[in-house]
Amino acid sequence: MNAIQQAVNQAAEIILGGYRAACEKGLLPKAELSAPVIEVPKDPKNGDYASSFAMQNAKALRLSPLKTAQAICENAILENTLFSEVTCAAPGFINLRLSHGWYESVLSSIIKDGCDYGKTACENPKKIMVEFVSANPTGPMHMGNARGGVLGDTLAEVLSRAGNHVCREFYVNDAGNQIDKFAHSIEARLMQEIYGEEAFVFPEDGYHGDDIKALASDYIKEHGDSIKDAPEHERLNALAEYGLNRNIPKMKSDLQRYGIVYDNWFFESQLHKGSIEETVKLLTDRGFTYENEGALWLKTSEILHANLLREGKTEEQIEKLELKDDVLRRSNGFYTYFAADIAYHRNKLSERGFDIAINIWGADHHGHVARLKGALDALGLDGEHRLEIILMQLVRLMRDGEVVRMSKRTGKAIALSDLLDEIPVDAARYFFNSRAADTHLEFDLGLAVRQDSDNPVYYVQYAHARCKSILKALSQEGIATTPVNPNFSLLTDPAEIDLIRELSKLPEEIRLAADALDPSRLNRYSSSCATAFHHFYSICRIKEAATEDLRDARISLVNCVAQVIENTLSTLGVSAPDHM
RNA sequence: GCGCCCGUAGCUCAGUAGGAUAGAGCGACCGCCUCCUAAGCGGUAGGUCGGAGGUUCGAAUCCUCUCGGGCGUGCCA
Repeated sequence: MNAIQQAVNQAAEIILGGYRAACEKGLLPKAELSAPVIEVPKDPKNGDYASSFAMQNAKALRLSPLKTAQAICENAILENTLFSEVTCAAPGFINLRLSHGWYESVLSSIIKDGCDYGKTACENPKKIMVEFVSANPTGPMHMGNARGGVLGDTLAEVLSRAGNHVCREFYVNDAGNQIDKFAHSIEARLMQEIYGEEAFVFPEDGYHGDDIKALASDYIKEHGDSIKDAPEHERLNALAEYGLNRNIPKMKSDLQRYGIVYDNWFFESQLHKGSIEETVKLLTDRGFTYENEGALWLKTSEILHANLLREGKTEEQIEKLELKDDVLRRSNGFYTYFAADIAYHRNKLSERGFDIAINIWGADHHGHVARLKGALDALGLDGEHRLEIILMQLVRLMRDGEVVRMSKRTGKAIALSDLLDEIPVDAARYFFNSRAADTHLEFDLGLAVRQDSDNPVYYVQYAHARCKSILKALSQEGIATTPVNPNFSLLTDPAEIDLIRELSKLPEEIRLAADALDPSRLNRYSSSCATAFHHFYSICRIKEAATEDLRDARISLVNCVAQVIENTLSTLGVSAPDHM
């Protein structure tokens, strides 16, 4: 349990203890009460923690909240607790103030835990897969993939530091319709290069990007043009394979440049070796499929209908949704992407035994969430609880105040690799993690290219650099930068107390980010941590502290700040430079 | 039509298991380097929390309705 959780739990105990003691003295009536809610007051004047316990239970106690709060405060016992003061305030708040010893213990644990400060040892760790990016290997990755990559990688890190076993996976769609389209597109460019633009019609739904042209001409450079005379089937296979062998390593290296390394690359083509068929058969055996017009359908509407009724929706509400069934196997005999996706998730949850599968999808896929969960329910895999889909709103790309449309088809998308050529990885990662997944992210190209202080990542990194710089300056003067047994009780300036309070939050921030599947809150935390430090730095002198003991205590505090910022930034995949 | 997401300061956004005077950054304005990095610090101005009802001692937060923007609603992936 971390320092914050300890304090919150103890605050509740103190209040309940005060209530019980008051009851025994006959000051308060005994009643069934709701447990005290502990919160952090906005105004620090109202203490470190506060509870509306007396107001919550005013009805049950039939007493004015203020009287209840007074009785509780007068009878609460603070000896041997983390708190030094409990007071009441109108209209009935109970406010608690942490003792200085608590702050001292925070610093001790940061020093003790070092790089591990912020991590939580989970009692029942879960085996979690985070699948993200999974961009089609038919073209370059775009800004949406950039956001998804940062989100997935950071979330995986957060879950891991919250005590879970985490696997990062990229699902490679190397089979199916889009690969045919890909092959036909390369073929067309190749034929056009050999026979001229007019000689070969480019498929209407093909990929128009320049990268396809490059693949075609590179193929000719490497293998000559004899492929033009090969049977079509053979030619398309060869070109698809060539394209994938070029694109997949490129995606891998682009992501790596971005600080993202996967534990596993899972190929869709694997599933086509019997697993999809098996999964579909399983659904059929369980009575969830039927044939119509030559295709095999999943009874999605029936499955979802049952789920919705269980959730308490009325028949009328469900009627409005116009639920539809989905095709698993097309009348041409090919399985749909949906069928492959069901097989893939069965593979994750059943064959590979992950407790939870988390997917990061573009919000444009939201229509598929319910039906995939439903299909897993139909397989008895509890998709409702074991599959978590994070829908990420698309990135709105701005240039000169105008929206830039992203389109793979027209080839005008800004590629991930172009982005990294222009802005540092640290800035990109920090920026893409700055908002929760479900909000639209506006990305101004002009602003992103700028490497000045407008970028908030520098603000945080600068705090770290300042810490390291002081320590370096001190050590050059022969002053020990890791004092033995520093006397933390000397750190009593409000700026010092505020700073330590910020430092205490990291483990809880990581836990909350993991719970909410929202790593963006760590950006906000890193920033408020930096603010507390910059404020402290401008108010409290370190070298010229009043006494050597105070100086040493502050040196230790600076060490702790550097450690906490480093741990926070490393969770985000951002570097913590020693100097800037 | 139906579904999902969003609407809070000039701009970009925090804040939703209901709590005390609604916050931050940028932009604007005013201050601070003879002093450990000014990529910094301190301060001022700026709000009918899209709108209307309701629940409550108390609503940005919960419920209903409504207006505006984005996305989706394929035998595409």
